[in-house]
Amino acid sequence: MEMKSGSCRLGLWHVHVEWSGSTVHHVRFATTGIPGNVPELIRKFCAGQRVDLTMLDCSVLHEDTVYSRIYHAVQKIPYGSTVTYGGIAQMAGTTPRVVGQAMARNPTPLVIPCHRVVAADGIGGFSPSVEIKEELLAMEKKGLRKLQLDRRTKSI
DNA sequence: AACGTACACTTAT
DNA sequence: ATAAGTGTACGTT
Repeated sequence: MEMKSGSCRLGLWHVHVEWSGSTVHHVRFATTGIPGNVPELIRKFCAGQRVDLTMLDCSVLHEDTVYSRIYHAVQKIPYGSTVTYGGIAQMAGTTPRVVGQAMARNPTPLVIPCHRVVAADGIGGFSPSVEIKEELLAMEKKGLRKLQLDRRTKSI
């Protein structure tokens, strides 16, 4: 499968994506864009739509390592909600600091939603900038509100 | 509210 | 081999 790359906007940042087929190999945030486009799901997500990025695949999920277990647990966090480092640690059978390591080295943020992992007493960290994390969480909260509104009007 | 320390895993030396 | 670093948590002071 041919390796593709491209970027899209996310607020003030550009999201660089490398992928082939439905497998995402790398996601990173940058201040400038690159030529090429990104998978449709990621484009929609960055535009604030409530899409499920767990449809996408990435290689770190297929390893038999502690990090891989951590990433699986993180992927289960639903859109719009958060879990603490300690919470993920419990699920993956490890300790909070290891979760921090795994998040810091997450090769595919967004696809593995490390922005939904927060500290017990605050938002926690995010590279290259916690502002991105704040923006993502705000965006998802908004997406949830919209969903609840839709449900109310349709009385589901 | 500040301080120590236990936690366990990875990467670098 | 071994130490250092880590996007923490929790108990104690």
